[in-house]
Amino acid sequence: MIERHHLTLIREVDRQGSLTAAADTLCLSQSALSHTVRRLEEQMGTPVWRREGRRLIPTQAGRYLLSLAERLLPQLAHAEDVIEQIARGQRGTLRIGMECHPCYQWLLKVVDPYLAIWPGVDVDVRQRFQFGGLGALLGHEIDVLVTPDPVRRPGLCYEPVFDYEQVLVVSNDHRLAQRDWVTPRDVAEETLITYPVAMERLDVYSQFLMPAQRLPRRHKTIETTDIMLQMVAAGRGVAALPRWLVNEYADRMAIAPLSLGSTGIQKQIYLGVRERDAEVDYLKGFLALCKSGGTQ
Amino acid sequence: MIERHHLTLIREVDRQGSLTAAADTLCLSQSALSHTVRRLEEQMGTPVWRREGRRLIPTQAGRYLLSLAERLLPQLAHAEDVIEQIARGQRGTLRIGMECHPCYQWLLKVVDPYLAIWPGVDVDVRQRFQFGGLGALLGHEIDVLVTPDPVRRPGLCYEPVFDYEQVLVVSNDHRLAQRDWVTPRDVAEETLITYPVAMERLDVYSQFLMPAQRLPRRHKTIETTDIMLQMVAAGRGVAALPRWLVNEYADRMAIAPLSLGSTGIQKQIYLGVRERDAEVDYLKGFLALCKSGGTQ
DNA sequence: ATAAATCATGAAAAAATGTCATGGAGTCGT
DNA sequence: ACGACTCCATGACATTTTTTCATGATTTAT
Repeated sequence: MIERHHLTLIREVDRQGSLTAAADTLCLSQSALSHTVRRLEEQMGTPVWRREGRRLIPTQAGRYLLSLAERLLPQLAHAEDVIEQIARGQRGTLRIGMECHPCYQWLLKVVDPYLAIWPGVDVDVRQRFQFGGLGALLGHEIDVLVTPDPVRRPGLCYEPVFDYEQVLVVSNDHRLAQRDWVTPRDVAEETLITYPVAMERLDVYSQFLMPAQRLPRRHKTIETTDIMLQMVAAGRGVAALPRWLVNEYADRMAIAPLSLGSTGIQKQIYLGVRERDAEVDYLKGFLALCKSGGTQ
Repeated sequence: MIERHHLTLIREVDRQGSLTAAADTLCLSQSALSHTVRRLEEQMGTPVWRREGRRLIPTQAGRYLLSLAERLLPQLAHAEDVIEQIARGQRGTLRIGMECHPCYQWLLKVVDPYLAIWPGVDVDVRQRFQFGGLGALLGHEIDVLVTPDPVRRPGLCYEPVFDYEQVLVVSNDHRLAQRDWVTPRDVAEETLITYPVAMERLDVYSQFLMPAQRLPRRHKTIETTDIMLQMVAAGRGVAALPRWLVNEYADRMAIAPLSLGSTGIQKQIYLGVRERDAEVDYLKGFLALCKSGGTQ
């Protein structure tokens, strides 16, 4: 077995030019190195150096091991740096899980300043979970769950970080465009465009259409927000999105937001974390940043 | 210090899901693993796993080490394969040294099939040596010396691999072109073109002109065989080359080979190797291929 | 030729790694 | 809810590995 120690040794002998000098640098006796080298050579079945007089000249195998050492040892050294930083709580990977598309739009605005404040922390955003976002959080697949739907579980805690209203988006010259709010019956005559996710996870359905026992005339799914809104602007359908998101597009596109029902659908985005992670500083930092609004 | 052993262990625990199972796979006692883990964690200052009930859940550090393990361990495993092949003489770099230009032409025909038979072996051809080809061989600068001049030394052995006749090449419409062989006096009236090497290494001189105390009318040097023969074909001079080499060009160029003297100059190419390398598989393979003629 | 430096080696000491025995704690099935 | 089972932790002890010390053989430099 080629051990790290062997590689260290081989590299040092190459640098110092002799066993004795290398032993010195490594704070070992010359004898120790000699023994170790002999064991390694016996084990591998091939010498690492050819002994020419009292000089050591690398063999095939020696040259190969040397290149291996030059490649792997720095990686190990770096790994130790990283571990040390992790040990001091200054570094890690913040794995954020998301279940809703609007969350993603919001998250984008938060991640940027976060990366600036925590230069030692990487952010990883994941969106597909075998056992759902909750399962991913409990299973340590992610560290934070961004969700509009805080399912309480022992060991977990949620923090609301963002309020928004879910609205209907229609083209500016749509027959409903001048209205302030719409009824389920209004929507039932439209083509509804949504992200491609299960119906129960769409608020228009679960909180608006289903209670009134209505369905849209047609239902299309589109992956991306931009295309979705282009379709809406072209009068090819209506969509349900957060009001703030619609407003961002409104100056570039001929679209208008309408409340769903007279009171509108009020939503919140929550961050869920494991209670045990409460002391992880870069996670706390993320929660704090989110609550403060991210961009301020 | 993160050792290979630690990475192996971490990877196995991840694969098996428990210390006990990993210990089993690694042929160690559960206790041994537990001890090692504790030592590692103490040393790093951070746990690798968080103990949740009796389950082990990787921490930041643990996940990082795991990814490190998945990256480095395969490289080490591969390195061991390579070393084993080197040890068995099935892999390495065959450093071939050459002293004569015709040798090079011949070598090209041998190297190609050799590379096909020994996929693990790289071939490196060297032509300039500070202390001559012999010195390079003795000084382990090269592994094989291709030479027409086998200088015996203790520790070295030579094998003849190729016989050829050194001939004079003249243009088809040269005044000598109809002759079977030429005398030193004939050549003394010509412009002789040779490779740019010391005179004593040119057989036309050492074995033909010098013994007869003749010199050519003029002496030009040219690096490449192609240009040399174009010059000859154009009637701008004569050259001395192996007969087989001239024959290869003869169908494309207006040139003719003539023996040097009534009996011709008979030459052999030898391969010189260090006796100690006799067991190296890929070297033996090279010698065998050369003796068999290479292309058959 | 002599001195200094280098690597190899055997024996012994020191350190590390491993095993055994055991205990506590979570998990599962009834 | 209880017992059987499984899993991890730990201390004492054993084994293995690594290191040192003392020394020798050989090469290089003066």
